[in-house]
Amino acid sequence: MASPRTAHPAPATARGVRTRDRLVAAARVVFERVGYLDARLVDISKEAGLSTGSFYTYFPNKKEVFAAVAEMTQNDLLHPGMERVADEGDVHAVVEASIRAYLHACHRNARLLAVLEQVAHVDPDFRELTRQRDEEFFRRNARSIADLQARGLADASLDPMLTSKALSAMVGRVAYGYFIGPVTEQDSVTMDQLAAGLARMWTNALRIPDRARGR
Amino acid sequence: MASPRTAHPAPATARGVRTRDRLVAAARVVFERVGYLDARLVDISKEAGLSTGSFYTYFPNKKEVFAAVAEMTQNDLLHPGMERVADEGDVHAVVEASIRAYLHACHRNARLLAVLEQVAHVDPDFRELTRQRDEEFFRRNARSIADLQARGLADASLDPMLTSKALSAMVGRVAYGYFIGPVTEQDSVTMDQLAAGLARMWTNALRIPDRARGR
Amino acid sequence: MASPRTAHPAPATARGVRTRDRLVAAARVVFERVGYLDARLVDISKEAGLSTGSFYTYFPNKKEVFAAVAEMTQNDLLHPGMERVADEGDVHAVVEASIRAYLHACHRNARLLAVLEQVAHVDPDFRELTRQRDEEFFRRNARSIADLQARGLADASLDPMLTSKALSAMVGRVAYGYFIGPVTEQDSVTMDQLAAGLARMWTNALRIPDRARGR
Amino acid sequence: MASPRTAHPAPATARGVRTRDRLVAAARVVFERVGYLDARLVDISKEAGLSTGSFYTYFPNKKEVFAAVAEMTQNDLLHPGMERVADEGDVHAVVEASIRAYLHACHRNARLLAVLEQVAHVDPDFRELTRQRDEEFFRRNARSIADLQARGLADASLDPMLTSKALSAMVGRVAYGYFIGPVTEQDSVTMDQLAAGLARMWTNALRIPDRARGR
DNA sequence: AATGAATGAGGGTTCATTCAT
DNA sequence: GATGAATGAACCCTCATTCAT
Repeated sequence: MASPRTAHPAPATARGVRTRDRLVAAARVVFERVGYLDARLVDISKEAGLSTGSFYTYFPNKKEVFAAVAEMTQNDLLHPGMERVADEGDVHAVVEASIRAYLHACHRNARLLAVLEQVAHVDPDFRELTRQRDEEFFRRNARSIADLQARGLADASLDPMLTSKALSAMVGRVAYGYFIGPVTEQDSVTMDQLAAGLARMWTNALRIPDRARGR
Repeated sequence: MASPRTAHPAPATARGVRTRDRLVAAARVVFERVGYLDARLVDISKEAGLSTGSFYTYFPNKKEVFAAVAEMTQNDLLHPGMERVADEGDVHAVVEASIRAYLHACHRNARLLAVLEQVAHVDPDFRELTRQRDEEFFRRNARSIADLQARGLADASLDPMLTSKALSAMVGRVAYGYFIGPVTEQDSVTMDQLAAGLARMWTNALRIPDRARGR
Repeated sequence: MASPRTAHPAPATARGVRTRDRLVAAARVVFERVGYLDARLVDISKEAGLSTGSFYTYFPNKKEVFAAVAEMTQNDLLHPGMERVADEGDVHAVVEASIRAYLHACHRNARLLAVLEQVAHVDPDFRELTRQRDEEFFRRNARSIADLQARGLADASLDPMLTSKALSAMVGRVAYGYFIGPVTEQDSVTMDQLAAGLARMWTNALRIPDRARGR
Repeated sequence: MASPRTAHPAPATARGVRTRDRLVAAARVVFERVGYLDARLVDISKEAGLSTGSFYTYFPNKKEVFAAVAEMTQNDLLHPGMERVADEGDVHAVVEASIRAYLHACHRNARLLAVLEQVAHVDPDFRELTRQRDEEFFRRNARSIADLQARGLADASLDPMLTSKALSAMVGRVAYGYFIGPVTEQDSVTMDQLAAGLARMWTNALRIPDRARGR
């Protein structure tokens, strides 16, 4: 990007830091309320109890505040804080637990994820950002698939990376449909049932043998 | 929608029909070039070799032209024209063929599908439109899954609708990633390899027995 | 006015005359429906069952059709067709009868009069037109006031022209308020009561003696 | 009215107040010069020495500035500041004085009143506004007529409200004709002569006896 | 640091009028 | 004569960004 007319260094004073935080919080509120495109800087500033001009003390433009807001969410998604699983050897249980953790993270960040999705379809830079997040998931899951194959627990004929992409996408999209898309039947299925169903498809797809499924 | 000040009847003359077609074609070109949001009506008119005002003879606004453009694509996706399969009893072959057909349709409409996705994330009406298209896929696939279960060929413990959603989403997203997302590795895998991989995961997930897989 | 690019002679054929009449009638309908400013030539043409272009065969622009429509009304107002009065010597009765006739004419043309008023406040040429109509009333009434003064029946200290203007305006405005302005109490008073009241004020103002009032 | 996307609060700073005032003044100038319909917001802004956008800092649209401008005038008309009358018991003198005051107010605001009239014939909301002003006059005068009747000084057979409407309209219209309509003979009669004539007709119409006329 | 007024480019839309068929 | 498509000037309004205080 071109060098900005005004630099935007981290705030020097403690008060400055607090003000900046207020702006980020306000931005999140506004973005969740009206989406990225319809969010006006005036609204964000007002929500933060600041004037228009002050916004520019902390951020050069809308994009940058959004980046700040988005980062919070990205982290929560990538490290959702999974519960412990009793038997580490029970592949199915592990898969289900991590899917469940992911679903919960989506649920927590539903509104903002919707906005992120919008932004990704509007601004190439953010498209790249989400792509990287996805990539991270793909790599991670590909690694564990390859691992299972190595241990003779998964269909060796599957390409790990393609499989990872497909299954990750599957979980991601279903989650999106349930928590973020238009509210429809989402209540007819509990999050646990969802996790169970997805986990079963995941392990089926990999042809995980029943003996490694805690049966 | 409120009734517009100016009606927009179908063109009365052959010339009118031609012009309208030119406009739709021009719109498609512009949308594919710069996306929905950045497309200006002036650009579309100019691309069609018309003046600004002429646009309004045929469409009340950007949304409506886009709807006209989108419809063409939607139809192609829903009825991609699948090749014949030698053995109708070979479930895997059937699945693979229809996935391949879908992938080809995506490939044909790649640029526009990307725009559709953008629009769906920006305008609720189009969100609804894409939702309906997805729904159609879900229903269709759920029916065939239930059918396979009834014939004892698919894991009976799977919920047909959830499974359909998950697998449809899987195929849809992977296709999107390959043809529409940022151009990356998409050439390292051929469309046929992709179809093969996805089909395998699909049948694996349903636990289709090998005897119904033409092996 | 500048010489028009296309002349607009009276239609040559009988069919032409009929078409022109249809246009005028349609214009009246549209003007009464939406007023002058909001009337679009397309609407008028359509209402007449013609195409936009055809309009210009008969009128050079909106103003001219309106002039044609307005003329009809102007005549009705100026020559409302008054009933016979039993005793020509009863000044009050004569005044009341002509006021009543005027009120009826207003009532008949209410919608269009409202539009005329609008137009008079928007286009100087039509302002002049209404002014001339008013002037005609003023002169006419001034003459009859002067006549009454000459016969010793009216307050001789009144200036005939000023008095005429004032009283004519009085009747005109009250009529406007009752028939054309926003519909309010207009039903609580019958047109005859209105005529009676106005006539009384008119003769009072002129100090017509009771002996010339049929008492 | 629907809540606007942008609020328009009273200016927060002294400078803001000054600018707003400048804008109102400029609007008045432009409205008086070209009328309501032909006034373009750009003109108003430019007249105020501001850019287009600045207009919207203070008003959401043309209508609202006009409302601001109109209010000033309305007040002046309703409270024209009447001179003292020597003998309060001299009904004629009182009537004449208040008519004179009204005429002066009209004279002061002539150009703008013409525009107000135009606007009232174009926008229902302003029609209502002027209607309310008229109503106020009607009520006020009706009260004083009823009062005179109660004191045996006015023709008891007259309906106070109808009479008030008629006489108020008479004065209003004559004033309009002299100061606001097309400039014609308005100089041949002085404002005082006009007031005298109208007052005489007013008291004549009510049949105020000579003894209550200071004779 | 904060404020809020000022800027102005940019896009959508309307509709009287013209013109080729 | 009739048709209806084509034109394009004209105006409104938004809002990210700058700037004087």
